[in-house]
Amino acid sequence: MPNRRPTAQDVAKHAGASRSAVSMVMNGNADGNVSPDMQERIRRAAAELEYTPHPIASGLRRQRSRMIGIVTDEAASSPFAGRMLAGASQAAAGHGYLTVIADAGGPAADTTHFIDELRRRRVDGLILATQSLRTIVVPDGLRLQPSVLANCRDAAGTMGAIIPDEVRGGREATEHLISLGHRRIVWIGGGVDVDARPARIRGFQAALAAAGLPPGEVVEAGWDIDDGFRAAEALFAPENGPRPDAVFCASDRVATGALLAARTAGLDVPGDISIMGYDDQRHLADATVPGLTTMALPHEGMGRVAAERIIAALDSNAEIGAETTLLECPLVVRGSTGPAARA
Amino acid sequence: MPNRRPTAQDVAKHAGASRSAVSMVMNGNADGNVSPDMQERIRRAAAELEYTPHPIASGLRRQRSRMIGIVTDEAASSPFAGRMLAGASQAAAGHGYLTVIADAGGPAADTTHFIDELRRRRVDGLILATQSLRTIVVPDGLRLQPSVLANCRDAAGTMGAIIPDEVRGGREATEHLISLGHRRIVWIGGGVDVDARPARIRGFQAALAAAGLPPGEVVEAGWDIDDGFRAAEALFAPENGPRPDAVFCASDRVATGALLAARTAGLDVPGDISIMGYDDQRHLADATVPGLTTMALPHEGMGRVAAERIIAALDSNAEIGAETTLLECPLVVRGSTGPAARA
DNA sequence: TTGAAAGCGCTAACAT
DNA sequence: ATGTTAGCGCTTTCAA
Repeated sequence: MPNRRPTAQDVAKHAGASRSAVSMVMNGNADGNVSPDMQERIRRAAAELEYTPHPIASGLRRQRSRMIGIVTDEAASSPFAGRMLAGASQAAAGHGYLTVIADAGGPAADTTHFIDELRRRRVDGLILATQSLRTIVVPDGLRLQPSVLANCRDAAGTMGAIIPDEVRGGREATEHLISLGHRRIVWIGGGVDVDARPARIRGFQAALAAAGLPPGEVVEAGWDIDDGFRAAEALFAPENGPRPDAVFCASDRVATGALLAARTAGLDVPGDISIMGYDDQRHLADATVPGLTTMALPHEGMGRVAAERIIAALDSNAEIGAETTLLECPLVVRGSTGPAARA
Repeated sequence: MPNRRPTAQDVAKHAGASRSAVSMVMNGNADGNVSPDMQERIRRAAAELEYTPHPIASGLRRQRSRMIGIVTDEAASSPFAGRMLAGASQAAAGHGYLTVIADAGGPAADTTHFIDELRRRRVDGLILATQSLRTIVVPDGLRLQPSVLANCRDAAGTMGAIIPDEVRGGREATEHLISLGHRRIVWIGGGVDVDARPARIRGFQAALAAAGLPPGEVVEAGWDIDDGFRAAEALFAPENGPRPDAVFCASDRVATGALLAARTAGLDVPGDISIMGYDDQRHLADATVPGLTTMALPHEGMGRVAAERIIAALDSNAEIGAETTLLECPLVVRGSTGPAARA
């Protein structure tokens, strides 16, 4: 049933060549070692038999598995996990690498065990990915072979990392709003416990300043739908003074709440007010009406770039470097933002 | 730098035994072949040298990779993908298997190529997982080694599958509502294009009938937040007659809309009305206030059971069977449902 | 230019 | 009860 596959030996016999000639041809090391017509015959024989080299055997010989391991802390609970894994998997596949995953299953779960297991399995490189952006103490095992961090940074600063450029994201989101003619933009939401918030607000204020506008108002609130609803409800109440032209929300959840508060207050979005989210959370940002304009967290990109960086190092036998790569958060324009109403 | 690891040879020398003795001890085949004290010495030597067998070498010899491949259609865009992969990864790890993933990257992308690639890599078994519940034509490659489907079923009915028991989910959700004293329960939402909807509604009506209640009203609407908002808004309007005791929503998104419609209408949830969701979509069902009571789609379970089923077949050398396993959708009680208000 | 030989590290059948 | 041997399928060095 495990239909016996042809080996290099079979191909060699079929083509009237030696096993080593087959090996060289399959690996592109044949020029200058095997005559052109022999190469051609081998290639034809391989095609005919549907021969494809046995990766385990070649891995054993080369001491390379062509596998990249990905260790995650609690991917299970994150709606974004799939995107990261898909990004890494696709990038890796493009270079003939496979991605193997190990989900540690909880925030507290120590990833060390899984890192060791993956190393035992002889992965060529390792990605340690966290669910939320933060700074971590890197387990020793990671330093023993090419590795990078995704969505987190090394407390010691000695390990390469790929993280979203939240400051730039905050700035560009604000620029989008400004370019639509909005002047009075209010920030809503985001508890103080998460690293991303201050960065986004920094970008927000920077854009405002660069446009010669006064610092933006920042309304404290949580990260969830209801937090956004409440904060926006208060903001839109006539007795609380003139309403803003636009609100920039700490997350898509907050923005969803704001969206519904606007509707409740009889405001048209984006006719009367523009609402901007952050995260591009699937099945949320694209599920509201109008859809949320938002800054996408580059999860797919983090996976892709992490894989590419490791593979580049592997394939060129170079060190991987300790730089932190900041990835742009792409602006996703849906329906919740539009031109300012007043002249 | 790839710090040379000890081999079975080293352990044998260290313990004064033969390579094969070491192999037997490490694989638990030693009893009756190696003397107890020798076994002990070998074990100690292995521990001392931190020896751990080389999986690639043993894989080559045994013609087993101890890897399970997972092919997904468009996991990237699904907020649920991570849970399935985590479930599979954890279950596999528990049996000494590794999960390798290949994301085909799109709905249309043909998974055949990825199945072949994984087979080339000699995975021992394969899981084909889809993002949304549906019936598919199984690629030939899948039939060539132990495989199961997750979240989809085989059009030909000859391949094992793990899918959520949506009928039971609909029934149990309704029973929960009935047990709280609700009598007039209305279904909201869910376009006709998705397989899950009719199943859930069937369960809904079955529970009602079993309790001796009249068939429930079904309100057409889409799957998204705004669909729920609009449908619930109409439902709660006084001019449309007495309002229901509870609404059962086709998805958490619809329920989120209903929740906000209730608030807008001045209704207390769950004091005045109970709202039930479906999916347990993270960062949504747990992000509203009150949190949504919902039926969780068993993504983690599908991953886990799929992996376990394959591994069981692999480890016992048995056929995998064509049965479809229906997985319970667990009831997740949060704050949006409560006892009926009236006596 | 070609082919033979030596392993990579392990396991399983075999002989002792 | 122990040790020896022959590969798994491949790559690479070395000799022809």
